[in-house]
Amino acid sequence: MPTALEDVVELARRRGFFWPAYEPYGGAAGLYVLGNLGVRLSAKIAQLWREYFVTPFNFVELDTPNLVPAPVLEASGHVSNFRDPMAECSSCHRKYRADHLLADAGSKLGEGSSLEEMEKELNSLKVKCPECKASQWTVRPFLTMFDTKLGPYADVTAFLRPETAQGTFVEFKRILEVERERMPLGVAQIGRGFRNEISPRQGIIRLRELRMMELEVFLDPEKPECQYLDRADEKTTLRILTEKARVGGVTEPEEVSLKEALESETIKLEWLGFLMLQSKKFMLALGVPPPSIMFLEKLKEERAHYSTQTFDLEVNLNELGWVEVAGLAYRTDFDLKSHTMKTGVDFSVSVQLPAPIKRKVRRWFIDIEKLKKAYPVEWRSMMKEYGSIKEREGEPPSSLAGVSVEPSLFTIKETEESVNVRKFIPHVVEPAFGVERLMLASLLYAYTTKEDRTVLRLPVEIAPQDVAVFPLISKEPMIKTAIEIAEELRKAGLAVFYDESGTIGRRYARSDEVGIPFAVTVDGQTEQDGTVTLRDRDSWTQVRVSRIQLGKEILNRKTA
RNA sequence: GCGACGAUCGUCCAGUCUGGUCUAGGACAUCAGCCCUCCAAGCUGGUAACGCGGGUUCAAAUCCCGCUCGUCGCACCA
Repeated sequence: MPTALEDVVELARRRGFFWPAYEPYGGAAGLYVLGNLGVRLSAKIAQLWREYFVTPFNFVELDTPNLVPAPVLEASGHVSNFRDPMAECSSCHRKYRADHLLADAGSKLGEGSSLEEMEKELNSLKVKCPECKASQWTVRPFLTMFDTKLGPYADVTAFLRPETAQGTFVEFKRILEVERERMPLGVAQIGRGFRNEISPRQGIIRLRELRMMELEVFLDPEKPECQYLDRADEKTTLRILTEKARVGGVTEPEEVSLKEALESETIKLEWLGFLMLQSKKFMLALGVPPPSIMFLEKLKEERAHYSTQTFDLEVNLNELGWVEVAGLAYRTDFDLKSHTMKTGVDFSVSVQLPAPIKRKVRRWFIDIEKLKKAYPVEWRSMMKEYGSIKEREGEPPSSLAGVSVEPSLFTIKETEESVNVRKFIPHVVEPAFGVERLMLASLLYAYTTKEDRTVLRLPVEIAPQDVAVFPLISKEPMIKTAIEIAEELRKAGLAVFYDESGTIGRRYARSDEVGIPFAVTVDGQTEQDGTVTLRDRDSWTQVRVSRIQLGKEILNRKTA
């Protein structure tokens, strides 16, 4: 008895949603192809995602390169954090996680230690290779990002991006300018991410190249309130398994309203909570039922290096268990700060204060003429150091370039200055979805059988095709009329599936199987009165509709 | 990457132990045609597979070795 998952995977291949890539060459783990229906489904899911995360808030979209020069990902911490220490046995060349070998050997060194330290420790403790019992090791990093070179010069390293977010962060300044410094500002990116997974598994669940939908919401940390909170109805609750509960051994999530979760500080930021609620609504729209949705708070050691609070959005996929379909992370100002440190580019935002703040400032200046007289030889090198001092508030320095300086060589000026702006580095909240996992989830929850036939009850908004058109029997003039109607509906902007092979029952079965919500059949009566039957995928009930009204009627039902 | 198990038409299964009769068989799906006035009906015909590489042998789907891919556990993550 095949499971629903197996049926869906088989259906996906047979009808062209997705299948493993490069099969003629024996396949390549972690790489998948989207066929025609898969392309349509993923496009519909992306469109629906926009309706939940982008358009209602007037957020913007961005598309940055997949290739990222190394320094960008060095700054973001990915180069040092997206790697595992790999110990290789010098005699049999088998590879292990170095920190795991050390832990087994009782060493104090662990994940935080340097590669050199770990290699030394492994060799000095004479840790034996679990396979061949040799004890000579080399420790190398295993980078879970794909690296490559830009152009012909070996020193210009680049990576395929592990997430779209860094592209967004790096471009933040320009986007901010284009958007005239609106805050909060959401910047969405739908694109591919690449991860050299040690072991890609479970079909489309763990991929080496995946489609991501990420939103970065930039906020003023002093105004972290979410102005859309009133849109959050209290009926939609969140099922949360908190870090505290998990540490305490609890395995069942708690069901709370967003308001309660924020009041109890279970969720540390309004925006994070609001996006969690949007995420839940998005999952409901994809056809996942409420009991199969929960948020799992990540433990400190599970969180990515950039995050202070993270919830995984998990969906129960039966035989696959709870599968993470999104990560919602409060990244604070980690990323923008990191890029500022690396580049010196100021990623801060200025906001005008309601009233300027006046303050008295004491600044010191050196008297050059006096200095020249006092130090006829050394004054040049002293001035060089003086010129490099940016802050001239407070007390003047007692020495310059190693030469002590009399306070009398400085003049003090007192001025009143007014500060008109407040500068801050925005904080970032990020929901990040994996498209392939969403496709699988929606297919699994849409999968039903009716009278031994498969019916994919995909929500109308994400069904890859809108309407099927058939002649009742494959004979003229029904074929001709059906083809005409198919053309008319295509012109009306609908995705039409036309089929005349087999018998009518078989054709309905074929269209049910890929979730086409409506089927139009041309029969004998069509010739006489210009009406056709319009059949509903889920109820199999039919009504007669005039051919002229057809396009309108289907569009009406779609939006109903 | 490690360990365990596995790999035959699109799918499921037969054949492998005991090498030859396998030019690899069946069912379902698919394609062409016939039939067909509402839910995978029937008939005829077709397409379609021994994962890859090497070895043993007169002879390999079948025995041996390596690799690849898959499933599951460990680890990693959307």
